Amino acid sequence: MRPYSPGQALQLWQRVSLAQVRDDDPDLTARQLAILLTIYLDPPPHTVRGLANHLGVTKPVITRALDTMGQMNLVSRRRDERDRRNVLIQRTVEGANYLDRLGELLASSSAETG
Amino acid sequence: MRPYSPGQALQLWQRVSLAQVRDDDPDLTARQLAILLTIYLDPPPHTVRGLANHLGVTKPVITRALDTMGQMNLVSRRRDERDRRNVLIQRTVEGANYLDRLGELLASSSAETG
DNA sequence: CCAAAATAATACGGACCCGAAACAAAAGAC
DNA sequence: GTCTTTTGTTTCGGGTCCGTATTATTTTGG
Repeated sequence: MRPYSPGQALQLWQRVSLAQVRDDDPDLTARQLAILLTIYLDPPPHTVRGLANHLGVTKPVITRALDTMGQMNLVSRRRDERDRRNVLIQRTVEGANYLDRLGELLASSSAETG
Repeated sequence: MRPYSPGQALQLWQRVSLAQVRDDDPDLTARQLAILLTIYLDPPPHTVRGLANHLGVTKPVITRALDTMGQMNLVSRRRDERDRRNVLIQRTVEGANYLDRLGELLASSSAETG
């Protein structure tokens, strides 16, 4: 993997930001996106507490983000039956599709950059 | 420039999102960041109307974003003396530094990815 | 059992952003 | 000089997010 120069990286970032802003899909906040990427790229299980520690934010931030992204069907929640205090966050088909599209957008933008 | 695969690109995106969330700087919204990148990467002059057209958003969105980023000293505004209806958006030292840091973060994250 | 700890969700007050509409200032048309 | 157009800002009502503190549920430890 050849790294990008800072200038190339900023151009890539600009392309992706513009594409995200221009489409009609509702924008996820930086925190929501970081949570979503962690759920889909890091190995499970994922809990509210674990995500809060991972991101360095408070637990209500995670709960609220899961509420919002759950309404969008990007993630789902289930009680942990082994320890019913925990909530296990799970992936969904829609969430996987969302990240697939984001990955394609990033890859195509990186191909155009430079 | 060798393009990224979708999977590599998502990993890069995750690294950057996590770094942005974990630091204490206030997060810019997707729109604010798109505006800031356009101001610094596209050739001037930049006006409210021009930015609104470029991003596909309404003018108040630009005005409010400039208010917020102006308070952060990331951009500044000046009247166009040739046509005093226009406002010319200008770069600042702080804004240039902010994007330099973002570019370095992106470049170093891309170097670690894969 | 019962008290203490751990986990997640909710309540609350405040801040910011949004879109649509109204407004103010300047330039252009005639 | 006046009417119209253009440009940017402000206002308004509504929505989302935030951090802190509180609540509810479950587990743990004695």
